[in-house]
Amino acid sequence: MSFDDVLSDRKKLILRAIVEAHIKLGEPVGSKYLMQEANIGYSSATIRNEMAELEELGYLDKPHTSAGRIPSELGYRFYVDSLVSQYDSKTKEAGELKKMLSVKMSEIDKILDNATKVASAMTNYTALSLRPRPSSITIKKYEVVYLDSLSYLIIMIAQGTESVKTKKVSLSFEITPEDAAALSKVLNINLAGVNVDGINIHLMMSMNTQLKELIGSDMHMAEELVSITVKSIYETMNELGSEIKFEGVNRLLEYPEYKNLDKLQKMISTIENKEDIIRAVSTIDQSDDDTKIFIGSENMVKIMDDSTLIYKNLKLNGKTIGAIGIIGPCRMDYSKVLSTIDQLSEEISKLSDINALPSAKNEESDL
Amino acid sequence: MSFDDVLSDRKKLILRAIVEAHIKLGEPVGSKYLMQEANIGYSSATIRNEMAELEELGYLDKPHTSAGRIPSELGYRFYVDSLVSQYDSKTKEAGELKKMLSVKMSEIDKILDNATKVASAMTNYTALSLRPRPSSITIKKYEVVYLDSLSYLIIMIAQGTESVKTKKVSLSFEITPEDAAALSKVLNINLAGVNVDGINIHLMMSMNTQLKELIGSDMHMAEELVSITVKSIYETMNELGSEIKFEGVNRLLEYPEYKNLDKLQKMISTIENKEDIIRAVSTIDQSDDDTKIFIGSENMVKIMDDSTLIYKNLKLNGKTIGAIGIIGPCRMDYSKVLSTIDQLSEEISKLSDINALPSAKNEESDL
DNA sequence: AAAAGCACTCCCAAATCGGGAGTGCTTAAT
DNA sequence: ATTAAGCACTCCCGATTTGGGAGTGCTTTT
Repeated sequence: MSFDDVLSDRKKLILRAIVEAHIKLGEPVGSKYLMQEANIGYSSATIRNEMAELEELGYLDKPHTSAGRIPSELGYRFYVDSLVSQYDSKTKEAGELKKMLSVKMSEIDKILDNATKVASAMTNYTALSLRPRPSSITIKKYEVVYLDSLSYLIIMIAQGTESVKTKKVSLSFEITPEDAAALSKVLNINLAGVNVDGINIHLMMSMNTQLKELIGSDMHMAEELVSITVKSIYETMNELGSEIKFEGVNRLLEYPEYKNLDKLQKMISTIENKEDIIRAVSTIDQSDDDTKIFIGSENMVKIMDDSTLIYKNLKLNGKTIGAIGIIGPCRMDYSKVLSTIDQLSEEISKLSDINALPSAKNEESDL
Repeated sequence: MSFDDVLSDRKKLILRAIVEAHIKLGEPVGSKYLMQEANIGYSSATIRNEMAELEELGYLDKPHTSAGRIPSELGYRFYVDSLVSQYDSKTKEAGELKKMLSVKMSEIDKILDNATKVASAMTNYTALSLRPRPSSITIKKYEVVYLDSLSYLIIMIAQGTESVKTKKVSLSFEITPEDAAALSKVLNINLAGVNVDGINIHLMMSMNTQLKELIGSDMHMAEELVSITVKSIYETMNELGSEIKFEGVNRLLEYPEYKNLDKLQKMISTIENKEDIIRAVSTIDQSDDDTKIFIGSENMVKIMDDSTLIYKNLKLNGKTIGAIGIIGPCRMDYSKVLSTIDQLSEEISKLSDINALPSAKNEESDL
């Protein structure tokens, strides 16, 4: 390396420390910082002298007189070259990476991916798609917490991920703490370890009977209680089992409402969290065919004030395979977005002749 | 619609005009603007009165006392509902949309897509991939413009897209304007309509001979001239035929160097233009196996000062199928990025046992 | 040669200021 | 009675000013 000839060991030490500090902090680094935080065994004045020389040699830049130094391009080059010379491909994480690379997509995923891309490209807003996979989710344990005579909380612990979800249920009739305890018992007996496909009319009827015996109430109340509870559980399974993907997030940048970096940040982190949006979107009835429009805070995540979500279920062979949506500022081009989403769902439903579903089933299982 | 009951026709007219103006402009709209630009046949004062009432009814908001009005969520809701009621899925553009939906990806594209996603996810920077398809490009017409005795310009007009590319060539020996004209003739005779696969040693030899006859120079100069010119043409075909895809552009937002909206904008538009980056990256020799690191303006697009591009060709079955890269701030985590890219290229080269290439060839043709 | 001391530079964030756009209300006109 | 005109008032927003602080360069000391 030609750098060896030019720089003293101490200069190299300092230069490397500066590059590393700057990589870490993203700010100009000063002599004092180097003395205290990096382990350079010299005073700030000495470091300053070296820095001045390194600057003269072209390895450092100064944003202005009284700022610290930042590496020049040559400085980075020195750092990278010295890194490369000592560097050999670490193999840790290689397994994870290999796994990520080999993930195969189901046909349905491909269709949804493609549709999302097209939607984003056509409208120039951010598009999203939701893929429900509730079958992969089972609840390990239920807990029903009595809140007051008209409401209770269902706490659900998912199998595997150990993630905990709670759902509040409000009633139009009164219950007692004992009723809640009984409900809890019935849920754990009948629904623990059961996935969404296992919840059928037989199971619900036997739950009704069990609950009625436990609390001694009339059959109607037991039925009501079971039905409303199972509905909440069903929703939760949908939420837990849903995947969401976004496309064209960067398009947000084009709109002045997201020019404010704060708002943009919030929006992006909301999108990246996904949970909030999944929750917002999962509450929509899967059999619902209409295009839904959520304007501003109407029904959505709090942070997404002054943004609109337009959203529609997609059907293939009469079955809902997922949903597609557009997110943008409230003042979006509604007619464009609405017609794009409608056409997309139309075109996708026409794909029914492809034999997508069987092959999708197969591949889903190896996820 | 419940709105029919509450709002007079004039209010509806004004409200709709406000929503549309705001959608168009993205700014609060004032009474004067409505009078002049929208075709409301009333004075600004009258409009102001109506606006005040619309605000009271909850259809409009005011960012502050002396700004214009913006639609409230209810205002948007009114607009959207009235839009939906008059709205029927327009079928124009449906054809285009259908086409976009049915685009199939080749196996190689899938591999690159996947690798790009993984690279971005692992490093948390923006990743890109380049797919060379020079075979799809032919040049319709060449023009050689003599600049001075040591340099000339090749102007190339691509078949189909009609896009025009120019390339400046500098020489180590002297030529005359007549030489340039002769070269131009030879190029058009031999290379017009020829794609990159058609440029072979026979063709070049006959070009050498033709050129020598035309300019009466020694064979060595003719060879040199042809060789250097063809190399430029080759590069241009590569540029024209290259596709580039990005992944994780939004990750840029996390780094303070792009907190400056100006820089972010520039970066994003550079990325979206693609041309600059394709040019930067296409000049790399396709047979080069090393990881390339461009720091700052070292070799890159001007706008991308203080950004680094790390870049490597990907091989499958010994053949370069494309390339993958990472873009981020100069102060990026080099060791992480380098090791990720190396591992990725490693893993991909190990995929050789899949019979990707034949099926890829087939699907490429229907793009 | 390395460290200490000190004046100097220059950014940056907070505070200040003035112009301008738009409103609300009162009054005049049709 | 509805519409338009006139005018004072509000409040944002960009430009300008200002003071503190971090960091340097240079001189002096050890």
